[in-house]
Amino acid sequence: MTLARRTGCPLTVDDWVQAGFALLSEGGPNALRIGRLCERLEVTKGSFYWHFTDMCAYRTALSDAWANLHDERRRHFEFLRAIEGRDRLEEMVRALIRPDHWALERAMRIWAMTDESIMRSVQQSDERVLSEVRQAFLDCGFDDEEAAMRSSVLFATGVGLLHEARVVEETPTPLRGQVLDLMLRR
Amino acid sequence: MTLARRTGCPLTVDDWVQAGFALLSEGGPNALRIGRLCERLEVTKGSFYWHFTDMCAYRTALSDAWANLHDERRRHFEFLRAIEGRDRLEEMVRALIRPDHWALERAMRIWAMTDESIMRSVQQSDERVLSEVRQAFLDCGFDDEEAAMRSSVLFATGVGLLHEARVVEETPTPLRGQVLDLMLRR
DNA sequence: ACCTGAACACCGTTCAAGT
DNA sequence: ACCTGAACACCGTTCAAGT
Repeated sequence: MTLARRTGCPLTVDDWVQAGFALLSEGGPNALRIGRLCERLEVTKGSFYWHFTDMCAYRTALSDAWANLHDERRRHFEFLRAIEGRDRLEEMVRALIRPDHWALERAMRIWAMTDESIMRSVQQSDERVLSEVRQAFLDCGFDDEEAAMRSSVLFATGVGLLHEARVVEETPTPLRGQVLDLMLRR
Repeated sequence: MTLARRTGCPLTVDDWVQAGFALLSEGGPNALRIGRLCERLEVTKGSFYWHFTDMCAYRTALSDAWANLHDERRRHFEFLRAIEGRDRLEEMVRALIRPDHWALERAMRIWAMTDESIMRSVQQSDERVLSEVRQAFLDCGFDDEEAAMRSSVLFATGVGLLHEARVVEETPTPLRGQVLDLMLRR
């Protein structure tokens, strides 16, 4: 994670966004407070309100930036189309459950549950990912209906596992394999 | 939902708890504010602080009360043991995804994600439910390992669907059937 | 025992004033 | 253009005082 720090030069919108991602990753949605952002960036609250009209506008900036991060994942998934059926799904599940920005991913999903606009942004990204997963099932030879159902279940399982997070760090590899075996059974 | 209202007589702890459940169901964790509770019960904040030492203690009272509600569900599941394999799982999934107190259930799970102590309470209830689901798979003839894996996936799917909530009201019956068919495939 | 009412700290927001 | 500093409303918390 990038450490956004004050260095004398004026702040950019991206400085505020990066600081926000850091707070979200470290402490979840409730840690995202204007006061803490200002501490981190070593400015006063007035500075925040010069860059953003209010907290709501800042949220929008954050979810836009997050959507851009997700475009990278989508491109990664498109790239995966070269890989054959099961291996491709396995790689997808790995990416779904433990992405590069795991803590941020989780914080955004938690945040979405109490914030309509964040929710919309997350759902939009999810739909793209889900359609790639469905495509993978189609390529494995399932018909439309089966592919739709199985991809929905696999995706919901991933989200469920992400939230349960009994073992926060990593879902054990054997479980990932078993889940896939089950999802691919005819 | 019970409407807790002031009637002249002194308030009980349960009055505060019921008012809290109502706020949680209507507006989620962020709607649970002392000020709103007092409006609802037509008292001032000092009254709250006579019944509870602080917000943290009130949280504990709420999650205890919620755990008691869940004991009813567990008893319902134990009662279901009389039913044979697949029908029993179907009834369980219905109860998992659309319980009597759907909005409260969802609010508690969302709340748990930003509150350690609520999280522990939810996990404790979940473990009991999960072990009943695992038992159902065992009774369907799966061995220990398979039953553990399939019950985990089915439960995670339920949680995932509960959170996605694209269609908030109800998961369509055919999907529920398809998911079960998949989970029971050998 | 049960509650009021006033006080204080904290946080989001506004805005006139500074460089 | 970019930021400070003081002000205000809102909310969690405390506590002396009331019945």
